[in-house]
Amino acid sequence: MAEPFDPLKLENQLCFPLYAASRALIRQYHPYLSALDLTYTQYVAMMALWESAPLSVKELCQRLYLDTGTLTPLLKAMEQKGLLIRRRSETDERSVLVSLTEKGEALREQALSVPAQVGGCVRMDPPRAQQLYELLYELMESLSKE
Amino acid sequence: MAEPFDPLKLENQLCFPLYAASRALIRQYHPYLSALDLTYTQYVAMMALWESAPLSVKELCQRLYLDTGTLTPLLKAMEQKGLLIRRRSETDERSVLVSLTEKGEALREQALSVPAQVGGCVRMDPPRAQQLYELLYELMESLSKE
DNA sequence: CGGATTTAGATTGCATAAAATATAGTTGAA
DNA sequence: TTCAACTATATTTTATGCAATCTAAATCCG
Repeated sequence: MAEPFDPLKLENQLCFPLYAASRALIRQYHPYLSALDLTYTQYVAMMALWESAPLSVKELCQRLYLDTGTLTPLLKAMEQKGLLIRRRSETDERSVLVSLTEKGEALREQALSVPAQVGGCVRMDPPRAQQLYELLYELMESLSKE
Repeated sequence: MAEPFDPLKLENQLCFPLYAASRALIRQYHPYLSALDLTYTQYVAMMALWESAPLSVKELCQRLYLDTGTLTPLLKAMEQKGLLIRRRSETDERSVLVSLTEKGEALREQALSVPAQVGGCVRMDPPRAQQLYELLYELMESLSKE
């Protein structure tokens, strides 16, 4: 009495829980990040910059898997807030270099506690979380193959 | 010589690959869905409706993990396209019931091949994909706990 | 019964995403 | 050297997400 497999059932899709889980986890960041006056995407951009500023817009796009249509307005807004500075590269005028201001650097101290605070909401075995992490990178790898 | 653990490194975040993988996978749907004149979110809404229309807006919100701010305009646009009909419930005037038109039902036939087409892009062991699927639901469960 | 509370949707405001298109700057080959 | 091809950003357009707020309908309850 096997049910006929329905390829269009929501519960048979990988994309569905992937998307839903992603939004649910990001939502957890909201209260902590709004205390820092950052949105989630801005926070991720800051993480990339804290790690290795200055970066060109292109490098930032690659690290965050985002395109300029998303990042350009985001970076402009963050520049307005005084977190970073955008300037054309002197050696290649096509390229825009993004560097942090003191204020941007300083914000890092306040952001240090965010991962632990959000981590506290994820009631999942650390090894399971680790495995999830690995499978996600595996999925991304598999998609970028061609 | 252990590196000091940096809680703000991108590669130490679960949220980061989750978000990136989600967008990357959804991007795979684009060519197949635009052939059906559907966006990804519209496609997901249609899957819920093909499975069990009619549904109230509230039920649809719950199944898709989306809120009315997202769904109301989406459903209006789909009604304009002739895929579905929205009408107030007669027994409870607060509630709006969404049902499919013949055109909406018929679209299902053309959508049947989409999962396999996208699945062909995911070069991942089926058991690993299955495990990823389970971990994602586990994560969502863990987040909704409180 | 009638006000207080709850519930289902709709609306508004802000912040992304990403495809498509445009533009300025760079570079390699004839 | 020059110009066609390429590259790095920016802009435009379309479509979400979701918090916050509002409205009308249904319920609760003293």
